[in-house]
Parts: sequence; structure tokens; C-alpha cells
Amino acid sequence: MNYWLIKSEPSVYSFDDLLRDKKTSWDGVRNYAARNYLRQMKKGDQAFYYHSNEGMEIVGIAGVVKEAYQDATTDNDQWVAVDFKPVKKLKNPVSLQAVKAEKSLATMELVKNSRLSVQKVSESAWNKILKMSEG
DNA sequence: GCCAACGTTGGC
DNA sequence: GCCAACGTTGGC
Repeated sequence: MNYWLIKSEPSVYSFDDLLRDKKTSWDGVRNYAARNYLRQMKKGDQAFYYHSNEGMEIVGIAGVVKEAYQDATTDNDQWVAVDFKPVKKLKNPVSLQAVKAEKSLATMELVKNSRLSVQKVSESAWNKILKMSEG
């Protein structure tokens, strides 16, 4: 089981939108690094849902319900989409600021490469952030 | 195959 | 709204 982090601008598609829709297709990714992560995702994997630009915080957890398939928004078969469902909303969102302030999380892609829209999260970072969200 | 120019993302 | 950081494109 792997852990991930997916980013979206809440004005475009927020975690609340996902809660309302029950399921969404994560398509339109046009970045190779992000695409490679999408391809590695397995059904049941979980991902932090991060709001970029507005909020700048991890607000919830989404789960993979359908593994990588041809992205319907393009004919180019090198791009893929993954389907997610909402798992749960975090009790307390974990802000980028809080992640940055936590030394053990300094190596996260969220901190080091803020532009990557799909990221991998280590198990220890995952557990750490979960703990922070409960506090 | 290198690298300058350009476009986009996202934090501030 | 600005701009740094990064990825992509395209000329050579």
C-alpha cells in the first residue's frame, strides 16, 4: 500500500466537491513525473488532498478506486487518469506552514518541489501528518 | 544533445 | 499581483 498527495485549487475542484460527487476522475495531468506516480497507484492506495493557492493545506484523504487508464481529455495515449473517492475529511487541516515547520517533513516533495501536482508520501510522513491532523 | 527562451505553477 | 522555480519547447 502506497501513500500519495494530490493537489487541486479549491476554486477549481475542492475536497468538498469530491465529497459531494462521491467520485472523481483525476485527469488532465500533463507532467511526466506526476503521470508516473499516477501509473503506480493501486486500488486502495490513499492520498492526501491538498488545496493549493487558496488554503494551502491538506484537508482530506482520497482513495484510489480505479487504477490508471487512458485520459479521456486527450487522444494521446501517454497520458492517464485515476479515479478517486473521498475517504474522510481531516479533523484539522494541516497547513503547508505546519508541514514546513516540522523537521521530519522537510524532505517531502510538498516542501521541496511545490509545483509537482501528484506526489508520493512516505509511510512515516503519512503517519506524522495524520497525527498532526488529530491534534 | 545542449541550452536559451518561454510558459505555468503556486507561495508569498 | 509579483516573481522564483521548474518543466517544456525548439533552434542550432
